[in-house]
Amino acid sequence: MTDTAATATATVSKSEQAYTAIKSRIVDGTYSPGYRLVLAKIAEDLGVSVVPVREAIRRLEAEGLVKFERNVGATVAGIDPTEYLYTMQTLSIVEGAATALSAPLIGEADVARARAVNAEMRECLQHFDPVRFTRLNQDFHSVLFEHCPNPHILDLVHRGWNRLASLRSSTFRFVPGRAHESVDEHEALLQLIESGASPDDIEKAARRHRSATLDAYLAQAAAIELPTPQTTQQ
Amino acid sequence: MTDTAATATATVSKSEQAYTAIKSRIVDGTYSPGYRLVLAKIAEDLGVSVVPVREAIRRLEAEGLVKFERNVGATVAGIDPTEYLYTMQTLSIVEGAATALSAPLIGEADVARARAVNAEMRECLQHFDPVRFTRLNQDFHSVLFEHCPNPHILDLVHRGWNRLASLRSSTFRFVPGRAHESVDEHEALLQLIESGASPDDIEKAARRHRSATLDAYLAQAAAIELPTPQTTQQ
DNA sequence: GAGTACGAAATCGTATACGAAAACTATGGT
DNA sequence: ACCATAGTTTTCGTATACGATTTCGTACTC
Repeated sequence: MTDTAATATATVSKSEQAYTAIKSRIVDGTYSPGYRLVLAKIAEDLGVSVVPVREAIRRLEAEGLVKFERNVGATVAGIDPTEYLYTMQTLSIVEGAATALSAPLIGEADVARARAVNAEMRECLQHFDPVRFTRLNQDFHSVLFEHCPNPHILDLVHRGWNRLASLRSSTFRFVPGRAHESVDEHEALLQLIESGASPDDIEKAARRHRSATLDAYLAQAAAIELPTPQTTQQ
Repeated sequence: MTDTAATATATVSKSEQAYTAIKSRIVDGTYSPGYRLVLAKIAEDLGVSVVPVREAIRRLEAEGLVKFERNVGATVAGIDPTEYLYTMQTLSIVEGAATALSAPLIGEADVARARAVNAEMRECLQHFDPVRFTRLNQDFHSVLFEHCPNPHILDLVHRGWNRLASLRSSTFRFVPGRAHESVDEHEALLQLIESGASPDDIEKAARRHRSATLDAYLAQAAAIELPTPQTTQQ
C-alpha cells in the first residue's frame, strides 16, 4: 500500500497527490464537515510543503468540497439544509440528463448488474445497514449514468455525488420509508430503460427519483425540527 | 483605473487578483484559445510572483477555461467542435433548468427589459453586427436565468457562458439564418413566461432554443467541412 | 463583573530560490 | 538529406523563508 503510493509518487505531482489524498479523506469522512484544514498540518501529514497543499485545497474549493476564507483558513464544506437542497436539486438535473443520455448505451449486462445491486439493497433494508445501502445506491446509479457520452455532464454528476458523500448524506437520506420506495423506483427505472422508453421519459423518471429523496428529507427535517443544522463550526 | 486596481489590491489577495485578471483576459479574448500561459511571464505582467499565478491557473483549469499539462504548461482551453458540443449540451441542460426555476420570479419589468434587448438584437441583424449581437444575446438570457434561486445551477450556467466566450463562440454561433430564428424564439420564450406556462414547458423551450443553435452549427460545420478545427496549437 | 485593549501565538500569503523535467537546437552519423 | 543524440535553454514544481493578518489569552479599566 505504502509501496504503491510511493511508486505513484514518482509520476504524480505532489499537488496532485495532495489533491487526491485530501479529497478522499473528505469523501470517506475522515475529514468531516467543519473540520479545519490547516495547511501546515496537512503538509506535514502528507510529507510535502504547503504550496502544493494550498493548491489542492483551492481546487477542492472550486468543486465545492472545501470552504476557504481569506487569511482565516479552509474548512471542509459544512452540512447545511440549504446547501443540501441546492446540491440535490442540481444533481437531480444533471443526473437526470446523464441517465437519459446514457440510456441508449446501457446493455443487458448493465441492467443485470444493476438488478443485482438493487437486490442487495433490498437485503440491506432487512438488516438495516444504511452505510452499505448508501454505497450500493451509488453503485446502482453509476450503472445508469456511467455510459453518458458527455464527459462534462458526467463530471458534474460525480461532483454532486462527492458533495453528498462529504456531507455524510446517509444521515440525511436514510429515511427508512423512503429507502423502500427508492428500491422500487430503481426497478421501475430499469424497466423503463429496458423497454426503450424515450430519453425524455427516462430523464423525468430519474429526476423525480432524486427529487423524491430530497422531498422526503425536507418533510422529515420539518417534522423533527431540523436535528442536523449544526450550522457552521466544527 | 490603475488607481482603482491599486485600492482593490489592498483588500484582495494577489491570487484572487491573478485569477480575475487572467479570467477576464480569456473571456474577453485577449488570450485566445491555444495561447500559452507561461507562469513567469504572467507573473511579471501582473507584478506578482509565480505562486499566486499558478494557483489562479489551477482554478481556471477547474472551470474548464484552461488546459494544464504536467511539466509542460498551461494553455487557454482550445476550440474544438467536440468540446463545443459538450459545452452546449451541458449548457442547454443547466440553462434550461435555471430558466425554468427563474420563471416564476420574472416580473414585468424583466420581460420589458428582455424585449428591449431583443429588439436591439433585431437591429444588429440589419446592420450585421455579430459581436454586439452576441453580447446582447447574453444580456437577454441573463434576464431569463438571473433570478434562479439555486446558486449552484446559476454558477454552472455562468461557467458555460464563460466557456463559450473563451471559445470565441460568435465565430461558431453566428450562422445568419439561425440568428433570425433565435430572436423569434426569444420572443416565444417571453410569451411563454408571461402566460405563466408550466416550468416544464419553459424548460423544454429554453433547452430546445440552445440545442437548435448547436444543431445549426453542426449542420454548418458538416457542410463546410469544418473550417474551425484548427486543432491544438496556438 | 463586564468590556476593552494590548500582546503573543498561530496561521495564512507570497516572494525567492533551486532542482527536475521537457522542449528546443545543434552536431554528427548513416 | 534525414534521423538520432547530446547539450542547452526554457519552464515547470516545490521547498523554504518571512512578512501580514487574524485569533486567542491576559491584564487592565470602568
